[in-house]
Amino acid sequence: MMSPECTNDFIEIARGVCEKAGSKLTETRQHMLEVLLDVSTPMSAYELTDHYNMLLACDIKTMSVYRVLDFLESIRLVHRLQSINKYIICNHTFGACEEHPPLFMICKSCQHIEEVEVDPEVIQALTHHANSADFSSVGSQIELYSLCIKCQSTFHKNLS
Amino acid sequence: MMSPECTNDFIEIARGVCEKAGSKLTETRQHMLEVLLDVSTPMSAYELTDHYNMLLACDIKTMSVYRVLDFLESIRLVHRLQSINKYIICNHTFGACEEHPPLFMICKSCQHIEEVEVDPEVIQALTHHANSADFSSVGSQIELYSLCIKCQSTFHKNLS
DNA sequence: TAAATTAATGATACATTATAACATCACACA
DNA sequence: TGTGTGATGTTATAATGTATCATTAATTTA
Repeated sequence: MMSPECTNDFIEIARGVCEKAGSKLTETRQHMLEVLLDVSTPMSAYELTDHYNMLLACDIKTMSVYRVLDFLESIRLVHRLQSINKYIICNHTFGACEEHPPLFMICKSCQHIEEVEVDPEVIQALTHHANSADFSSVGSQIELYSLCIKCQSTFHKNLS
Repeated sequence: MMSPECTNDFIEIARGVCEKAGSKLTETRQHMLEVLLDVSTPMSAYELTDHYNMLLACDIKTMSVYRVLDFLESIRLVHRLQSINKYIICNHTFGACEEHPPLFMICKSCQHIEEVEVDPEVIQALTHHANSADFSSVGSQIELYSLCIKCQSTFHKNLS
């Protein structure tokens, strides 16, 4: 959840990103960003549909949601977490993601997410690995699918 | 695709892994391994269902396929590629995966997969990042979702 | 050996996620 | 003023994943 002023700042930055990409921040797209700013956890396209309709008292269809999310992802205003098929807003909207890919830690049990800044040397080493397999880069983001400490200890408890 | 002798060796090793885990390599499970050995690319549960039924001239349901795959994954005989929801047989069936997580490079365009051996120091660095975000480990495998060189160059061609 | 317990599988239905296809709208611009 | 293009609306359907309950097979235990 973001304060109204920050939301406005964000929207204006987003508008700039859109225009720089030769597109526009349409009403639907802006609303989707506001919805994404309003929620704290990653959400599926269907969950976002519900939230969008709840917040804006309308009846957007998932088809449109997918389209808007695809667009916002293409200009890097949102991240799509590939491992769990959910979306979150990019909290590096000031361009940082373009320089180095973010690392997302994803808990496979409770789906808690942490975004982590990665040591450039690690990126470099991974890029090297990627190159050795005939891939040009590590990709736009790195996702590690694991267990958060909380779930890890629950898991151990259940075993004993 | 694997030669018949290698397949037999593999199955015997797999049987051992099952029994070590306190379970059995049932007929269905063995057949699924044979199907996985027969195909070269990662496949979805539904594709595997079709292949299974084709190869064995039967009518297994996806529900059963999911169950068998879940089991085989739990004892680390198959990998589930989280990014694309597909399955491949573990080609480290001699226990290597338990020591260090494998890295899968996945092409987001053609879905070509390469498995890469990761420098232990990189794992260590990533584990450190994970820990700093209150995650206990990097997880059982690392997936990088990117573009292979071939698709990358096609992509560039299409832009110009 | 018979009954009871448990692991594995079969079968059906359903929930969730994603895309195809076509119609419409709105704006830019020749 | 028409015409092309990008964005959205609408409906249908494909693809993927899970819940539930019934059945079978093997193992244990009385």
